[in-house]
Formats: sequence, structure tokens, C-alpha cells
Amino acid sequence: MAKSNVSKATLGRLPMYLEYIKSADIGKTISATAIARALSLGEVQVRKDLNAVSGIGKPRVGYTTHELAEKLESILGYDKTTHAVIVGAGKLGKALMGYNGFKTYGLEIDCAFDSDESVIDNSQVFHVDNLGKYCKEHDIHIGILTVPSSVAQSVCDIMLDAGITAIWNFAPCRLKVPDGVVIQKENLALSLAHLNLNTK
Amino acid sequence: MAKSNVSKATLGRLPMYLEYIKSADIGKTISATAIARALSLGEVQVRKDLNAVSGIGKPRVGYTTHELAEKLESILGYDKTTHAVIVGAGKLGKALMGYNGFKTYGLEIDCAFDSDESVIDNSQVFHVDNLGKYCKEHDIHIGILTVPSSVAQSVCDIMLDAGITAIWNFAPCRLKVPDGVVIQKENLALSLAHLNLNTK
DNA sequence: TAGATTGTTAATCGATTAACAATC
DNA sequence: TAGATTGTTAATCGATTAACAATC
Repeated sequence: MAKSNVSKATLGRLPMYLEYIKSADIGKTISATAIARALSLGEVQVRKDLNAVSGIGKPRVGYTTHELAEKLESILGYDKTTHAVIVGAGKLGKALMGYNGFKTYGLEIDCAFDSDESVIDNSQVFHVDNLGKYCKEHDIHIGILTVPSSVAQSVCDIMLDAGITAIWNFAPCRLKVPDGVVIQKENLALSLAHLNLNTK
Repeated sequence: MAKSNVSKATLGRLPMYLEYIKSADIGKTISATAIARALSLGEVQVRKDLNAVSGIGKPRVGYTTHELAEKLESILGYDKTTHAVIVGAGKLGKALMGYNGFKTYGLEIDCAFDSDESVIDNSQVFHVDNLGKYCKEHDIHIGILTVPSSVAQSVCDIMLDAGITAIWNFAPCRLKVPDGVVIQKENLALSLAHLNLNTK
């Protein structure tokens, strides 16, 4: 990864830049100054960020829009598709499956798995017993965990067995996993609480 | 708000501390050292954080667990209930309505509003025409926007008219709002992309 | 008292911002 | 050439970490 000389803070801003330069139909070139203005950021910061990841800026001109977009997509890994599966086909799991905003980020959710026969349709939702086989056949390492907290750990263990090494956990609980497995906890309630706090 | 002397970084860690001291049934007192160990954080950091918000630590003893919990809840505003409404009763909106993890954070989602007659049941989902009346009667200022991007801005405008001053926006688009209105964008795809990047 | 734990002051680190030289 | 924009070097700021004094 070219991550080496790119700071965490910078990496976090790249998606914003990419979104902006892809959104408005900007001209052939775009300057850091213009991006900064549009996103209400410091122009030096934008310039430094773009320089750290690309080094393709030209004085007096700026950046070739499509070239910069490609560069950002490549660094962020949006140019290659990563497949993921959902475990837990409840309301949230289904909502995520129906969401089609993932492909912009090079992500694709293949299907979901559950143990409840009533939600299994064998086209999009399969029995969790088939999880290991599916992940191995399709070389899948990312799993989205949308089951109740009460069963989260045991389902997590099943996912680990299936070869999942990165879990996006929506259950409000801490998961025990071996070293090398990445857990990213998604706490929607906390996000709303954060908004609430910001209004005070 | 006692926010004054509490840094942003500290504020962001408080929920973790609170969750931990409420989770395990810890004894009557708890030390910053123990919290740091449990959460894999620096012990000085935890001590400094707790000191910034409470000043109730006792050398050799630590913190009275329930006292610390109360303090954290009060600073984070979890001790008072804030009501919110959802606009857009699609899959995601319904999933959020059914999620019962909000109350831990002093949040309650009252009901949802939509313009699609087929999802209106007049008990949990009402017609969006009633949004303004409901928000005024119940003094609601937080709205959760779960509609498609194509109509997000126009629905946002309706919410502003209804007296909403803070919007949790799930639509992948930028909203134009007057000064004083807080927008918090929730980009689930970006979160998954972030996890994906972290595994590389 | 001795020891564990707190709170504070100083040092370090990382990120942002400011100043400026380089260049198309 | 002049001017806009880049990239770089130095200064500032905020947060983390280290060292240590205070205290139950």
C-alpha cells in the first residue's frame, strides 16, 4: 500500500475530495484552492493532502480532474471490487442488502446468511450452514454482522471458521477474536447521541 | 454545558468508559488503571480524561463506580431523554425504528413520517403532512432522514419548516441548510470501505 | 508507614497553518 | 513577463505521553 507517507488524517479526507471532484461536472482541471473553497477546508491542507497522494499537480493549472480521481480511487482501493456477505437477515441486514451505494466504494454485498428458515429464500438469503462453503468458494473475507447481541459472539465464531478476517459489527457488544482479525464496530445509537450532543 | 474544559478527543472516549463501567459488574470502586487495561488505552490518558470531567477520583481508591457513571451520563446527556423522528419509512427507516439500543443513550425515536400511503399505519408511521404539527406539539428538533437522495433536499426543507434543527442524514448527498442547523452525514458505505482499507 | 492511585507539570509527537520559494 | 497555483520549510496548535509530586 502507498499508505506509508499518507497520514491517517489525510486518508480520512480523501473520500471527500473524490466525492467532490466526481460530483459537480468540473472542467478538465481542478485546483486545490477550488476544492478547499467548495468543502470549507484550508487550502494549504488540501494542497498538502493531494501532494502526499499524487504529486501530479501543476503550478498555474492544478490537477487533471480524471487523473486525480483515478489516483484517489486507486489509493482508497475503490477501483477494485471487494465482495462481502451479511450474516443476519433481519430488518437491518435486509436494509443494507437493498442499499446500492456500496459499489461507488468498490464494494459489493453478495448475499446474506441466517439460521431462521422463514427468511431463507436461497437466492439472496441462504442458511448459515453454507457460510463457510460460500466464503471459501468466493474468496470472501469481509462479513457484516447484523444479529442480536445475544448471539453475536457465537455467530462471530462461525464467521471466523468460515474464513472471515474482517467484521463490520452492528451488534452493540464487544467481540472476542484472535489477533489479525479486524473488528469495526458500528454504533448507530452513538452516532445519533453525538449529533444530539453537538446541538447543545 | 460543561463541555468547556473537555477536549473533543476526550469527549469521544467517554462513551467507551461509560460502557465499560456499566458492562461488567465491577465492584464499588474502579481505578483509571483498570479501565485503561480493559480498553487497551494509556492509563495516563484515562486518568486525565476522567479528571477533566469529574474530579472525584481518590488516591489509592479510584472512582466510586456509580458516581462516575452518573457523572459521565450527565456530561454526555444520556440522563435526559431527547425525542427524535424519522422521515422516510423505507427499509432503513423501519430498521432504525425497530432498533431498541437508543434509550441507553437517552434517545427515543417517536415515530416515522412518509408520503407513501402504503406504508402509513397511523400508529408508528404518519403522513409527512403532519410532521410540522407533530414536531411543534412534542417539541422535537432532531430528525433522521432516510429517503432516497433524489428527494433528500426537498424533504430536508420540509423538516426545516417543521422546526427540525439537527438532521442525521443517511442519504448520500450534501444538504443545503441555513446557519445554525446541524447536519450529520451517515455514510454506511464509507464505513465499510474504511474497514476494507484497514485489512490491506 | 508503605504503596497504590490520583492529579499536575513538562516533554514529545502529530497535524494544521503560515510563510515563501519554485514554476508553468 | 506577470500571476496563479504548486510544493516545501518553519511555526503553531492540540493531543498524547512521560515524569513526578500529592494523598488517602
